[in-house]
Amino acid sequence: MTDKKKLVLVDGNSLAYRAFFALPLLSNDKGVHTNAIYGFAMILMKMLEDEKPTHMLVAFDAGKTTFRHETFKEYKGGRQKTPPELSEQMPFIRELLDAYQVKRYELPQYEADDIIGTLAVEAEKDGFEVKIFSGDKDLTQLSTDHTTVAITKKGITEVEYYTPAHIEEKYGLRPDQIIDMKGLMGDSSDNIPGVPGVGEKTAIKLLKQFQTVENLLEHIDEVSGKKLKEKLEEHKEQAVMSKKLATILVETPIDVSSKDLAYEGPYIDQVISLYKELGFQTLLERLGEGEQVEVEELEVTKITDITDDMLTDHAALVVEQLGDNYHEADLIGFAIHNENGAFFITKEDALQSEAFKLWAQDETKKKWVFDSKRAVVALRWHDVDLKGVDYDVLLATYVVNPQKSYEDVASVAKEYGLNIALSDEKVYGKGAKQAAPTEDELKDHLGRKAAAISALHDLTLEALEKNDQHELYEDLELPLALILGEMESLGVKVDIERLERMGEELTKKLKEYEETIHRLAGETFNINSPKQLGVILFEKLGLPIIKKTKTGYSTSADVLEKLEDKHEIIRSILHYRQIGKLQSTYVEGLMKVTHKNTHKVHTRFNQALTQTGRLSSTDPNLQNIPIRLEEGRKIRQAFVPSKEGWLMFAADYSQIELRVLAHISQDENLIEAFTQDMDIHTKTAMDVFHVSEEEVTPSMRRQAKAVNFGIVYGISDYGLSQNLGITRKEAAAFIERYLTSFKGVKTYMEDIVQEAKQKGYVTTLLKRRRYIPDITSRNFNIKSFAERTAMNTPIQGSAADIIKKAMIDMVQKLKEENLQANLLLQVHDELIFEAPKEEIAILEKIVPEVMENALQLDVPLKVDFASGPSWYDAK
DNA sequence: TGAATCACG
DNA sequence: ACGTACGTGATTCAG
Repeated sequence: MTDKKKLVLVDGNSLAYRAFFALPLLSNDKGVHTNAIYGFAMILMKMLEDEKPTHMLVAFDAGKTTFRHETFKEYKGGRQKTPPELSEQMPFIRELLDAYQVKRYELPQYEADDIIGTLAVEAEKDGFEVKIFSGDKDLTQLSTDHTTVAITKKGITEVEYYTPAHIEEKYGLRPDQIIDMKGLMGDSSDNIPGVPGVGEKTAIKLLKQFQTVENLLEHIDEVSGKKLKEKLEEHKEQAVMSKKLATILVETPIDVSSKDLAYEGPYIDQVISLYKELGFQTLLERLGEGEQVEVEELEVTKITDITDDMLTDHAALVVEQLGDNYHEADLIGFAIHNENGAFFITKEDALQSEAFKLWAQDETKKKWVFDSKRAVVALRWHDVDLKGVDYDVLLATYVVNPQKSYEDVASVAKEYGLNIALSDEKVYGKGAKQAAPTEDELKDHLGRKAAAISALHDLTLEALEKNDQHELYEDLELPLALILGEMESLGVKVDIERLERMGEELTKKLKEYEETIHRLAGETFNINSPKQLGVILFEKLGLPIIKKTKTGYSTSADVLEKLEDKHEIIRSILHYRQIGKLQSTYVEGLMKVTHKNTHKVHTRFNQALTQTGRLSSTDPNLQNIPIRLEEGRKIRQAFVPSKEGWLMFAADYSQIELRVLAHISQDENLIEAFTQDMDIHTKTAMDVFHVSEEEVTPSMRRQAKAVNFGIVYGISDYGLSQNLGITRKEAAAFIERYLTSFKGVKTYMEDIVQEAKQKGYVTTLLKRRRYIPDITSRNFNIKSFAERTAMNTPIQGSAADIIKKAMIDMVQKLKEENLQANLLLQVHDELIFEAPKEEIAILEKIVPEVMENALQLDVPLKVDFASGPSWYDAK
């Protein structure tokens, strides 16, 4: 039996629009915009792969006027003109389709929809399976048992499939009622009026009762609600006309037939040459035609006898390892590039060369690297103390734009228009297949990377100057990298025996909870599988469904807490999850990464990752060790000083983000509150609830605290309502009252959003930048998210600036005072040290002093501290 | 490999 | 009408 015939129909204009707006305005080296072409090509390739059509056609709109304008001359009125940046791309999209041998069609006076509708109906009669692709939900009216309508969702290659069943589930309507819905609610993008005051909800409600617009209008008197009745009566004709406008014509006088649309596959040469012309490397690779990147000529010399002409001042240095974790990855070679050329040195030759080691340790011989922390730490594990690191490509590019994540030298070089080095992935492979290449390949690769670092030096420093960020890079990030490297190398001592004991206890508890849960469920299942758990809770036990996820029922803690008094199994599940997390992530996870001999863990702080300027910590993550719940907090008992007679010392900023907000917003009320060192949540409660200090109840303070969190995150009534479990209206009222009391904050929130719109980015106190292109998005969600980002980033980012500065000052101070104390960790607003008992009293004086004076704000900074025999006790 | 969940500030 | 609180990383399941 032959496969069924399958026709794919595409709304060309709609998808081109989608692609254009979904992607940033890319352009190729000739200055031609390519984002819509690129997006269209991606969708096209995906459609062909996924659907494997036997027949295919892309329909386009022709001209400005259509037969619909006879009905309503304002049809599609008020619509913005197609941006010229998009228009100029349309010819290429047609060329692309021709290269793929996909038929395309347009017809004067008709829209793409009508062509598609007509062909879909015809094809279905002829026994085709039909798939329609568009970005316009109107097309869903064409859905039948044999015609599926795929509408693009966020992103461009993600689609939602509308079958009659899906439409029923989503709207409770039949596909043919979609036009009735449009008739009632209208469509602002097409300027279809509908009935004023009727939105989607009302339209669906009416159609469930009356089926069609016509039937509804005949029975207006049966409609509940006086206002609604009047509106319907008044706009009767408009509703009928709107329905007519929204109706896709299935009898368009086209001169093609589905039989003519056989898809024969692409002219691959044409596709390749078009992609090459447009510079679509990624798509070429997907075609299996990825060009070998041609790198510039470069002679790399292998050196066995290291001489002084290699060991110069201002030399680019590559310290190469195979693997991410530089604490344990093997060194595989070195390269140096300077005015005398590019040189490769094997690991053995370098580490055995006194000349090389002396040079590496010579502070006066400046080195340029990519990822200074990695180079320094990696060499330190081989007892080489790398000094004189003067330039770091990774940090420079991170400061210029934290959005870009560069995994290697080649990716940065490419961004700056250089084609000197190959990517690490190309040379080493990735994942399990990662392996060292031949020595000759390695020689070339490392030499090229070193040459790229040299070439990038001036370019990136220029970019920093241009942004007025040279100071941030040179005086903050670069020195901090070395400090972080020392902290990582030093590591934190872990009390393994203690961890083991906790593990045994947790395992026992876990077993008990597991048995209880299985008994209460009446069967055994995997509690760790949200899918299986969902079936047990919501199907077998019939508990109410509170929230759904993309894939099924949500079983998250906030959902379970709402079900707590409905069934005793819930409490056990919550406990099981809590204990399970402690066991797997903190006890087992921590033991796995603790070094067997030294009993230390060596985290890696990622200094070039977060969008706000914070650090992150991995392998293990020591920035998320439990503290909020007592059972978890006990994990901290396992973090202990590395030497006998020493203690842990922790110091944290109190309310640093709100203090930063007070400073940058210059809100008088907030500044006053912090100047007088008031309890900020109590103060907020007093102002929001209009009560005196004595009248503030714990509940009021709790709510005020949530409001303060909301303010820092970029407030939204919805978010606050979720957090407090109140209605959106109530949340909105809280926010309103807050902003009335703190007018300066209100002005800041408004101004910062404006600034982001105007400049395209926001900045922190130390001129760190975050670009926020989405702030101009027409999509409500994306735009709202961008606005919150604009509000939050200067706050979170400035707090990050402050503590980074404090770390530099602190290490300097420890050195000046000749103290043995070590800085071990940073957890966003706190610093953790270990120190001899005798030094604790000194730390209690100097740590708060240094931290509080890291940066001068218009409000005082406040630091709390504590010490004890373990991290747990330093509270 | 992505989604869900949960740990932290 | 829309339907998310900001910033991270690790573990587990399931396709």
